[in-house]
Amino acid sequence: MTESTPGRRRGDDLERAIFEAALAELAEVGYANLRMEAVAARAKAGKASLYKRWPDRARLVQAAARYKATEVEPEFEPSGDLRGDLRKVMAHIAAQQATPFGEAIRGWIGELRGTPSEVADELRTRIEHPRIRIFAKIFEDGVARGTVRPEALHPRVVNLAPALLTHHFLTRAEPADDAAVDEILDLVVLPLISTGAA
Amino acid sequence: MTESTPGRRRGDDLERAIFEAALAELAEVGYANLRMEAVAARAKAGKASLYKRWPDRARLVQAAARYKATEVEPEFEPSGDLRGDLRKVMAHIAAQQATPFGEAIRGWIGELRGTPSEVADELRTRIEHPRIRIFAKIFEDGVARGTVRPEALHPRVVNLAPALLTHHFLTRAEPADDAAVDEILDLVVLPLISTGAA
DNA sequence: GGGTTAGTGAACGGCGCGTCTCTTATTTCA
DNA sequence: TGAAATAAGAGACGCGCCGTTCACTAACCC
Repeated sequence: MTESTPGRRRGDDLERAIFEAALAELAEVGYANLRMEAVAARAKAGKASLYKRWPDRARLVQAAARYKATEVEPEFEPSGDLRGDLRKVMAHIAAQQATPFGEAIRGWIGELRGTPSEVADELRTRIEHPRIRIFAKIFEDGVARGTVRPEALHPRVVNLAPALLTHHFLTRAEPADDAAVDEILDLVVLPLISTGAA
Repeated sequence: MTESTPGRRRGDDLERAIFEAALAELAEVGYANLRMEAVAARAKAGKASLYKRWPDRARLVQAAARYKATEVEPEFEPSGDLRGDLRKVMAHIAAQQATPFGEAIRGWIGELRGTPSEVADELRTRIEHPRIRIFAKIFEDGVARGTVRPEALHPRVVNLAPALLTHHFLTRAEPADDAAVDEILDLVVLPLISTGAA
């Protein structure tokens, strides 16, 4: 029974357990109602073990989100079907917003005031970058095929779809559903980026 | 000295005082650090007077934001200069985000989880509607002049600029500056909506 | 002016914060 | 292998704020 009796965990082992507990709590009660004591209890850890690692709730949640993000980020290879590819990636982002990860972002937004802008930038970049990379790949593929205008490669445009998805999620209680994704795609993103070539 | 000795205020008088206090606190410490006791003290009111009117911090702040919004919303008449008009209205929105109003929105976002979607919709609509009305007016004017594509009148497109401004504000520590507004305008909004006619 | 309504101020129990202490498990190294 | 060092678990502590309650009083309404 080496499995069921972990004894007393330390270091990274313990850290992972705390992250999982935090994410589970996040899913259950949301960021606004997240209690350090609840996370500690769920992880069967002492509060001191939490505060030894992170100064406050915000940092713990950020760390937990980062930990989860490294597991989740997918590799994506454009298939040549521009609309299909975009739809797939957008649906993936929307789905992710329904997880504790989305709840972590909501919390991050709420506490953003007063955060030194370098810290905020660092974190935002960390979220945006992998997405931008994927969309950029799809756009570049489209440019090569002549279906996407080269001007669409500007970061502001590349980041447009994720920005609208995030806005949708933050602004409502739930992530965008398929219909919303289609609207964003057909009324905004595609008309803006495509050349008009079929 | 009828001014300096208000005596004991009641009803709407008191309510306004509480709103002003809440907005001032919001500006000073932000939503995350807003304390009901601080608002009460600042308004020289009893806590009970607050809880008699609103069940919690979130509702108080929503009410305060609504109160302020009725003062602030401008009438706007399109001048015929499409880019100039959009720029002006966008700058206005950005400026508004730097006020307690923006801080209220940040707080609203943070607590959105679990809110019944009708309530969330009602509030969101209340914010979006006046904006949509203004942008729709500008767009319609453009359509009439042949500078804007009729498809741009879809709500999703009309709401695009405000959505991106909100996203910018929520996602960073500050509202969009002039450069950011120009980028949004020249790389996203105008290319999407304009006919290509000068 | 007497009764009603509404606001003040203070006190209260409760909860979660962040710190600290005491005990115990795990690791390190003599 | 045994002792010292390190890190974790459990929980008590004081504090600040929550949301409620109560006794008192000012404002308003005939």
